[in-house]
Amino acid sequence: MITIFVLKMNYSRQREAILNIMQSGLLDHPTADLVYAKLRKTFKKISLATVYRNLNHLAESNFILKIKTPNMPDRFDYRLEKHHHLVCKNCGKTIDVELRSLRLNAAALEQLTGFKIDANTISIAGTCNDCKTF
Amino acid sequence: MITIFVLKMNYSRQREAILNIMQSGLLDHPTADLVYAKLRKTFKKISLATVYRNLNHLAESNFILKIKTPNMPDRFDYRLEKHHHLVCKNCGKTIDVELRSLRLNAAALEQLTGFKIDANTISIAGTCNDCKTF
DNA sequence: CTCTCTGCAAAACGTTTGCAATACT
DNA sequence: AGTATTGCAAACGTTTTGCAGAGAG
Repeated sequence: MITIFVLKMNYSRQREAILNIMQSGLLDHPTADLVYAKLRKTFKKISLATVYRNLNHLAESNFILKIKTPNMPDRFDYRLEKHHHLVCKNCGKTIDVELRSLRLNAAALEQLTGFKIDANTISIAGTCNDCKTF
Repeated sequence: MITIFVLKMNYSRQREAILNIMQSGLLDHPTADLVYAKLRKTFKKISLATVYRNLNHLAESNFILKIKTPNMPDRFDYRLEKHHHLVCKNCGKTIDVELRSLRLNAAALEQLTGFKIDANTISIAGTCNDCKTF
């Protein structure tokens, strides 16, 4: 299946910088706020709204992934290959996980539930190492 | 393993009504707002804060389950047996899913990732039947 | 010239909190 | 009497939106 994304997009220095930040922290899954903090070093007047708009725009155009987390700032991911996420419900820490090795049968799950499970959007909530003790 | 919950709790008519609502819609996974709407029929002056406080309190005391959903109102569940959830990332619709039958090896997942996966808190994001087309 | 993009401020959204009054035990 | 709970309003944290000006094609 091939999907073509037609979203009009001009060049912008801010967006380029955002993509660079995403690229150079492939496993970081940063929040918009963290990207914002990094950008401010270069763009003294950039606004958080711009960061959100760009991250959303890039996600809609499938340049990056938006990982929605429960009651925590969303996270963004530059990695586009099929993979999934484990999100700490306490601190939001997000790590990649390959469900292939875990034998989760997504097809069976879809058939059973009627839900469509998007390639990149399986996210499992748990409690990460740092938050186990509380 | 036995866990004892010692939370001081007085009787309150509001809380009783909330528990009744939860009990009588076992598969509904209602949001706080929906519970609030139902309560208003009986309690004309009840406030949303009270609903949230009670639902949270009941969840902390393990009378009900709090299901945090990505960028959507949280949902609450009266069913306490070990089971998990599939949450539509578009409309928030939440359904039960027994991961046993899907061979997700939670133990392996925990070992691999260092995350602790709570018995009742595995939630997988997808797109439900009604939201598939858009 | 026409969009797109930006910064700013304000709004939106779901949820929590401070407070004084009330209910429970 | 002493806590737990309530309603209200205000605050919270995250994200989106309206707008007028700047930038890109």
